[in-house]
Amino acid sequence: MEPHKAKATNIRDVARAAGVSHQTVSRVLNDHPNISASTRARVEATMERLSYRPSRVAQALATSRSRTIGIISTDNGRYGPPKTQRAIEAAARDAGYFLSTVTLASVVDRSMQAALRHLGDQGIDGIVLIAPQAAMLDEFMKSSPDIPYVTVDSADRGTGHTVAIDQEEGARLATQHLIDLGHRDIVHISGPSDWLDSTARVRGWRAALAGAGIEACDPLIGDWSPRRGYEAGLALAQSVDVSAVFASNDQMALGLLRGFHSAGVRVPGDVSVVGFDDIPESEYFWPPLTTVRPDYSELGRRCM
Amino acid sequence: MEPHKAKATNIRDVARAAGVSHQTVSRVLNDHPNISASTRARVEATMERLSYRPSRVAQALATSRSRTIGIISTDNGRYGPPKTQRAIEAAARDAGYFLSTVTLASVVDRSMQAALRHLGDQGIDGIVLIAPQAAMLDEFMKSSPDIPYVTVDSADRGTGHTVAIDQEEGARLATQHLIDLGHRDIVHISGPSDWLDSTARVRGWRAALAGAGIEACDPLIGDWSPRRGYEAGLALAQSVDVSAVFASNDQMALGLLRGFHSAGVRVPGDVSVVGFDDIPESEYFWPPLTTVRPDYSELGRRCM
DNA sequence: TCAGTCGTTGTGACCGGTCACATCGCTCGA
DNA sequence: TCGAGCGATGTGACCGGTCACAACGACTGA
Repeated sequence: MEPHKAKATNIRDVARAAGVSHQTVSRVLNDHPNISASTRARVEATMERLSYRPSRVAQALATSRSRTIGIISTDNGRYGPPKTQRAIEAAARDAGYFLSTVTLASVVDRSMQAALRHLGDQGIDGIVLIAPQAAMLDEFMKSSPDIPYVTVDSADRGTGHTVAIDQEEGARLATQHLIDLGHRDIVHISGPSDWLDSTARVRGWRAALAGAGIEACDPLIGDWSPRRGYEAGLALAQSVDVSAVFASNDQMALGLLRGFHSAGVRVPGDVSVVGFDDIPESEYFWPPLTTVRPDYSELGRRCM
Repeated sequence: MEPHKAKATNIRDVARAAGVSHQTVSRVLNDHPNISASTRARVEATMERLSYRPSRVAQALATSRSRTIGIISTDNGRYGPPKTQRAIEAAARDAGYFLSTVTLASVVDRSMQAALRHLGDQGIDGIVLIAPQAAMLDEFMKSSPDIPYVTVDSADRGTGHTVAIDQEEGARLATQHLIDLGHRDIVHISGPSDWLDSTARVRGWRAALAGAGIEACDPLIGDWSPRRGYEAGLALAQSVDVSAVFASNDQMALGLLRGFHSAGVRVPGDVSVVGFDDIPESEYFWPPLTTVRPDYSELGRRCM
């Protein structure tokens, strides 16, 4: 019957079958305005009948726009970054874009350049960089990409192409919550200082304290790990003038709870603890703290 | 100086500059055997000088092979699936493949078909399906893809194109570990029964018990969540004849520990608990259980 | 010495779309 | 009534590679 080599139907096959020129088919494909309704209907019917699928590859070659965006992220995000990535993927796909993901193993110079080269090879239309750490953002900027890009980070510098969850505001609200409960001695356990999310949360915490006229001591610098939270819990248990703790992520808050518990400090009786991220596990351990959910579809649109 | 419209140098530019035909340049590009060393060197030097980058898009159009593979996964994997995905991404990239990711929000019929269509549009060379749930695998098979694929799952059916972490063996070893410690009443808290990983672990647990001549009772069916683990802990605390528990993931094991603790049962004094997955948090809570790390680069190679 | 073979290189078509421009009716206003 | 103007459609080149085949010179063997 059919030739055994199942060659996909192309635009000229459709044109021939519909009795028009290949250009007319192309016009139908691109919703060109000046096409009579009857021809359009006929061509569309023919496309349907031959189950024609336009080749994105050929389109990309002819237009030099691939309708593909690249996402660069790292492996070391605990909770927020992966979630962000998923949201962007969905938004891009909904916007009719394809996406190519590169997950960096480290923030080292070479791997970033390799990633950019990899994406560049592909004829990417744009790049989304998920940069939870300052070093990564620096590395990216240093490579001075010549294609459109958007960075997702919490840096406060006005780089222009930035979309972010407002970590600072979230942290401020969390701290304010503790203040509203009557606490004045509110310790903060931050994430690593090279993480942008971490420093943004520190800023929020500071802002809330300042707003309440409370003098802030230096935050304890953590590493996102529950172990560090545990150690902090043991240490803080010795201190009498701590009434509340705001941990920069839920994992550390979890460790903190255990630490306090081990030291015989009751939570929330003696000390109040608030975390950040709202990970699934946290729901179970203490009243969840909601996090701002940004409108990612807005981000997808801004990519264009 | 240069024309303002920075058009990328193409294969004919290189040919002209090197004084050869475009075809010769193409041969150099593809490591064709019959090229004199001198010409090859000259062409390569010219490519370097003009910083020529071959267009993957044009190559894809001409060869109808895009050197791109698609990855389909879901959002609901707690720990293992995302980790698997990262490993595959890296392996594919190392093998010189580009990759396009689609993350399904649900296992519903339509979204799977949409994903396949999306990838198909892109002219994918192959598909990797990360299917932690049986329904997803079924859905995929039902769509009967006409392109090469590999599934990553723990199903015991011989579908042929399967690569997997040996969950069953891991579970068997974990259970055996408890048996070696002298335990005989070993309860298992499994994951949801529609998860392939979960049922594989149940099989491993059963196998270990059978090997030791121990009669197995039915496993408690969990949902991966720490809450369910907690509830199980409270319930099991009432039962005197439980000496060890094997939880199908670390999150449930975590809840379990808390449950036992609340009920006054000491771990590991009264009851031994073993988890599965080796999540970062677990290291801190109890002796870690190592998980088999598969050779993903093997998987990447098998994609071809 | 000459035909045959092999290694090296060149020529033109082709992949499946889009783009620039030409062409053809048809309507409309002077 | 006729040419301008415009909507609808067709023609051929082009994007940047690869593929099939031809051409050419050097080497080989009879």
